[in-house]
Amino acid sequence: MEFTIDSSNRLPIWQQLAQQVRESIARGKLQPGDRLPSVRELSRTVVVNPNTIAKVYTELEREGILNTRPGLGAFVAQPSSEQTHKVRKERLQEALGLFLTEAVHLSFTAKDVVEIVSRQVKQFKWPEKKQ
Amino acid sequence: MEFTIDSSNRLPIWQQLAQQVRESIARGKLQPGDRLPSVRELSRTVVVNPNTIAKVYTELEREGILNTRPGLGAFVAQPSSEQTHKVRKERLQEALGLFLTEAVHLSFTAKDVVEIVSRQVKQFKWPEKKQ
Amino acid sequence: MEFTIDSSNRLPIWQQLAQQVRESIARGKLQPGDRLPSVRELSRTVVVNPNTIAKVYTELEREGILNTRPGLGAFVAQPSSEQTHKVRKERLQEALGLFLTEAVHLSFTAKDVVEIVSRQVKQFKWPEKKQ
Amino acid sequence: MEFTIDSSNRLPIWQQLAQQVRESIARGKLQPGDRLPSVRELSRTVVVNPNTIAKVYTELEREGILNTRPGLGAFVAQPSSEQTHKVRKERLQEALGLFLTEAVHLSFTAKDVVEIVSRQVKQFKWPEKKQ
DNA sequence: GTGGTCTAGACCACC
DNA sequence: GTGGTCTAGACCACG
Repeated sequence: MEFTIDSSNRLPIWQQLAQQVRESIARGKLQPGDRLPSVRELSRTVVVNPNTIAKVYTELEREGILNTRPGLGAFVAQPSSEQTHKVRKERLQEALGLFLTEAVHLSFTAKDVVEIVSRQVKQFKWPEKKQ
Repeated sequence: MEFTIDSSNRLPIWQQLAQQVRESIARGKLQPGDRLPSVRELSRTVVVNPNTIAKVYTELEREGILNTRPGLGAFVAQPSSEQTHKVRKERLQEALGLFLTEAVHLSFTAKDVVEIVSRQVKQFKWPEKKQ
Repeated sequence: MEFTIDSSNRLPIWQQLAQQVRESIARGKLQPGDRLPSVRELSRTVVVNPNTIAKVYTELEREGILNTRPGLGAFVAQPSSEQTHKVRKERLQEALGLFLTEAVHLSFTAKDVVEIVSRQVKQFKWPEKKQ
Repeated sequence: MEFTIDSSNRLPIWQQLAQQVRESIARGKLQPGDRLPSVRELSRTVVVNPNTIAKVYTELEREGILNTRPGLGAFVAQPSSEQTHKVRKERLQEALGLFLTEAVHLSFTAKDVVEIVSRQVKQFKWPEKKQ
């Protein structure tokens, strides 16, 4: 796993890193049970204070995406969704609104978008039907 | 146009409002040439500091989405994309990555997502082909 | 609201304070919309580093119990439960297991416990039926 | 007795195991005089460092819940409550506060809670009246 | 004024 | 070794 921080990005470092972990998991590059680099190790490689990395892992653990254990490290958790269908649907709609708004303002056409979505979807690791 | 602020949303108020304007334009609810409420008017209706509204308009003008003419108000600009194809593609990919990552973590399936995208796409106002 | 920290308690300061906020809300001493003391103010009154207080508020916001906004402060959120019935039931069972185990080891009788629960329940502020 | 550790649980392993012993005794699955698995045996079955198991037994002996006899093993102690009524009452109140706070935030109603407590109470093994 | 981010550095609990 | 807590202090964004 390679993590990078873009200092020109307005997003805080810890959120940039958290998003990279989320996306790596969603793409299947990180699998459930995989161990992430230790706080100290990652803090050295991306040249960031260890506390900042700890914040990333703390946040992801609260999201249920990681399990961390003192003495062992941080591990990708088994996927699960504890939220109600209603909430999940709302969140998806909101995220989709963001994406499509961006697409329109970038002057893509509906056809472009559906096409690129259909293609990119295959790059992600989706849950089994009856999880 | 109705603008609302969600106090449970972590996004700053000015970013929430800016996104609502962007999305309204993308959905065709606001058309090029339409006039937006004045800073003072909008600051009263959504009960927000006028400086915050001013910041919204400034940001959207910077993005080329609005034109503000002193004394007249703020107007929706003609759509245009000054950016290169490469930059536009990158931005879209990034936005799509965000969306699909969220979808995976919300435990939706690829089929769900393609379906919902295909449906929602129709709610937006896309540019003509050879603009 | 009075907050206290017990330095002989093994629980970290931030968790002690978080639990006091949760319980104050559950007992109706803090109502939705109420403003909590500012980070700096509370850090002075309980004589703790401001970062530690910030951690308390961050955690409670992630639990959906507080809304915090730079420039305004931290506020008690509207109650809501985004979790599925299954998860909520599991969490309740687990918490109940802890309580009853403690009660047995403290040599209370079943009758004592049911009685004290029935009495104490009235001290809390429960959601309306059809929330 | 089966002991399990939940890696998604934030509690340290030794506390998870200690709680399972406490609860097994409170439910009557372990009776006074029963012998617990040896440190080495248990450390193999739950795949945990022997030091961790030793810590569990040490803690439970400190609480007066187990008696460990070197060379023989660890045994469930006779129930006893050396504490004053006042202290016991306080501890129970505190544990109950935790439970009811959790229940409120999980959006259960007072009726739900009293009902579930009345039902679950029967699953535990309570002391005789005038012990 | 408010909360949020980040650094630096100390100390502790876990395994 | 691992992550977690807490302090001290600087700087930024929000409203």
